[in-house]
Formats: sequence, structure tokens, C-alpha cells
Amino acid sequence: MVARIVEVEAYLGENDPAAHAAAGNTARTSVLFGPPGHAYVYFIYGNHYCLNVSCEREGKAGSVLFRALEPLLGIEEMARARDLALQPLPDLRKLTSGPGRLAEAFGITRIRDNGCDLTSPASGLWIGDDGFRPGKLEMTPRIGIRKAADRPLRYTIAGNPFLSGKKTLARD
DNA sequence: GTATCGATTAGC
DNA sequence: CTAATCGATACA
Repeated sequence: MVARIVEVEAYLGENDPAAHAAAGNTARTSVLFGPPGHAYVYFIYGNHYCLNVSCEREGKAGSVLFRALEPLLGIEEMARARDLALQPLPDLRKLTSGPGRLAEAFGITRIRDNGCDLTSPASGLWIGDDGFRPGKLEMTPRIGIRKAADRPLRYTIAGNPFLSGKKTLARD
């Protein structure tokens, strides 16, 4: 399966009240304090996994949350993982437009993928560069948080149809 | 040990 | 708008 990253949010580490790292280096957040480029997977609301990549050098927390993807390859497999019918025509946005959704589409769990090296193609899950360069980017406040909700740390590809949120889903 | 809540989603 | 649902965290 392959998908393009179209929406992310930055979490700044121990000084960011909205970041899990604000609670310090615990069993849950240890990956955030490890070397960069590794997967931080957490379980939320008793229902969903979400995927981050650690960004700062070892010892310093800081991460990027993947909030939405544009499916490119393996759409059938993603639909199966999301338990959505592929016929007659699936709404592709339902596959990966949201942090919990994209994790489910890729079968990401904390047990399997937490700590995974996202910089290595040898990993089952990794980030690559296919040469695509987005056009205009937009910065908006982060979604779904209660603390530090005003900081514009959400980055999206302007106008991309696969962005998360009911607003984008309701369009067309 | 118990109480509370959350970087969400689906359904009414 | 609310329910679902459970691990991490705060507190006694």
C-alpha cells in the first residue's frame, strides 16, 4: 500500500501542553525521546491508533502526527482493512482522511509498529520521496485538542480533497 | 486501589 | 449532538 501525506500536525515536545511528551519520558512516550525517524503509535479513546514520527535528536521530544493521506496504491486492501465496500464506488476519502482512519487502513497497531524505523525501506512501514512537490501549503490550528489549541501547527496541502474533517467529507 | 479523560470516529 | 471503549495518568 502506498499513500501520499497531505496533512500533518507538529507536536513540539515537553514544552507543548498538547503533546504527549509533556508528561515526560514514560513507557508510553519513550519513542518520542529516542532517535528521529521512528514511529510513535498511541491508542486513543479506547478505539483508535494514531501514527507519529519522532523528529528531534535523541533525548529531545518532538514529533509530527499524520492526519490524512491520499491513497495511491493498494486501495482495495485499505478498503478491506477499513471494512468498507469497494463496490460500486467507494468514497476514497473515508479510507485515510483522519488519523484514526489512516492507521486502520494501514493496519497500524502499537504492538506491531511502535518504534519502527520509518526511514528504512526494510521496515514494513516507511516514508519515501517520490519526487512529488506540493503546491500551496496552509497552516491552521491543530484539531481535536483542548490544550494550546490556538497554535497554527497543522500543515495541509491547500485544496487537497483528502484532508480530514467533516467539512471536506461533506463537499461535492 | 479508584477516577478521570483523551492528538477520534460513527451514528443519531 | 452523544456513545463507544480502554490505556495512561493523577490522586488517595
